[in-house]
Amino acid sequence: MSQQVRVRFAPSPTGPLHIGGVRTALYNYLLARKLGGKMLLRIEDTDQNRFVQGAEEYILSSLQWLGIEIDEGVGVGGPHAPYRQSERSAIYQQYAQQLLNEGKAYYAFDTSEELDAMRQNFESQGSAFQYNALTRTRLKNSLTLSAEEVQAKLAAGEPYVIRLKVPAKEEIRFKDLIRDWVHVHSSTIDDKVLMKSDGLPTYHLANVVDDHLMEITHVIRGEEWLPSAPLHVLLYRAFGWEATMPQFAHLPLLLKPEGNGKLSKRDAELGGFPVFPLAWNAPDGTKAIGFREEGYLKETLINFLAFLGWNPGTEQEMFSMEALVTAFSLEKINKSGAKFDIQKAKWYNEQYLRLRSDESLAAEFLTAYESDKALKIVRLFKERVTFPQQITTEAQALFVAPESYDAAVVAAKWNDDAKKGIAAFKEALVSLDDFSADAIKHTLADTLTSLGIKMGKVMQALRLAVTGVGAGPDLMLMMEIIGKEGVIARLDKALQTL
RNA sequence: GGUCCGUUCGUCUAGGGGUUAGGACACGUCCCUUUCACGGAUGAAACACGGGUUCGAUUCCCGUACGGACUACCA
Repeated sequence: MSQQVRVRFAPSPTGPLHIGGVRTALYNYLLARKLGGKMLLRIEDTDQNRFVQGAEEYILSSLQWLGIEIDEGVGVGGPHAPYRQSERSAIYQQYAQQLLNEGKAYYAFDTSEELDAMRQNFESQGSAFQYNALTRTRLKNSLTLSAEEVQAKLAAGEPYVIRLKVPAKEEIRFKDLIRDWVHVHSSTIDDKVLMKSDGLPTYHLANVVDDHLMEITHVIRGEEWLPSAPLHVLLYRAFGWEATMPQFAHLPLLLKPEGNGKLSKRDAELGGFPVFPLAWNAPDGTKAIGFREEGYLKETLINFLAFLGWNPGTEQEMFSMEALVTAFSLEKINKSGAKFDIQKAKWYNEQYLRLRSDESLAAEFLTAYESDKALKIVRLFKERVTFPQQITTEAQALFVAPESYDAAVVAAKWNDDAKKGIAAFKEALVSLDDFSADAIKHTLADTLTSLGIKMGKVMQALRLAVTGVGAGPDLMLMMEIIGKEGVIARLDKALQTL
């Protein structure tokens, strides 16, 4: 039997889920669905200092909004529970102890202050400090201290960390599914902390132990993890799990729209666009805008994000989640970072907005109007806006008579013919019972014909009189929606004031 | 500084030893239209550089440059 694919999305609850994290989750999900595997959600909350209230709920609701379904993990449970790392301390303790017993890890008693001092010292001499095979023999740890001293320190409750004893000379190589073979020498890796002095594991230990225990087959994560991947390979080796080690795929980064570097919250504020799926309002007052609240449809975000770093190799641009599942493959993910271009996201939103039915849009955004009218309004504006809420704004404006008139249009189009035509048209409207776009149009045409004035001479002036501006959707339909009384009042006002 | 990763139009990208280097966004022009959008058509726009290998390199190899990530008892 072939092994079932199991992937995981493993965010830290340190704040709102960043858009790059959403894409990572999406790619994991797509692979799982494509290959009939399982998608896990694990919360990596081993840093108590960075824990943010509400972040976990935010992650869950973001994934839910986007339709990225979790098969196993936080929120749904499963055979490897618990899926919150803070609840798995005993497990990490046990595995750290195993490494200690086998001499593959050691206790270190150096304080942060001592290490900082050491770093400064090295730096002043132009080199970088590394806690490694070269320096560990001169530092305070269970390799340099006698067994009695170590026992005494432990018994006295002195704080300590557990570090991996990285082999001095070992070639590490692993095949990244996106970047192919990556080679690193163990001498460039330092003795990373596995267990912190607070008794919780670091990311490195926890992620390797959990991925192994949870039988993860593919680790799909951001490129920022690439440099520590060799360390993880070393860890799998130390545990004797190399044969079942998951395959790695390091995703290209999402870059700032201008210049270079990782996309950040700051770029979003500068550019006036969101980088978080949902709006974020932290208890401490931190706020950020979200794609959902800005009016981006979930289909937009999914499609847009999927195409930032991946491409099906065809010329098709529009992909539903289902279509993505079918088309997705790890091989087609690019190596280089992708700049975040909000323009493309807006275009996608326009496309998906037009794909939505008039009925659903009316029901969702125009509840203030009776359904018949709401539908007419949707048809009027659907193809002219980027975000659905703009339809609401436009609709409201429709029922407010203009306060002023566009001066340029007045100068160009408000002439005697126009005035004469509009005055006659207004009189004709008074006796018009069927106030429909069609009837209005006929009335206008007949009126102007009898006056010997061409339609084109009057249309812009009429639009100006009704709306105050020279541009907009079909005037006849607008008049129908505004209604007879409203239109006549507006014509009167324009005739009097202009 | 060190380690690792990357580099096709402004942006997202397709492609890959011989192509008019294709598409999409944005931009220009034209058409449609009562205007503005939509839509349609069309235009401008790219293989970082230098060496190899080869009959031939944008494609393969090596350098260089540039960019990025990482370099915590953070993930």
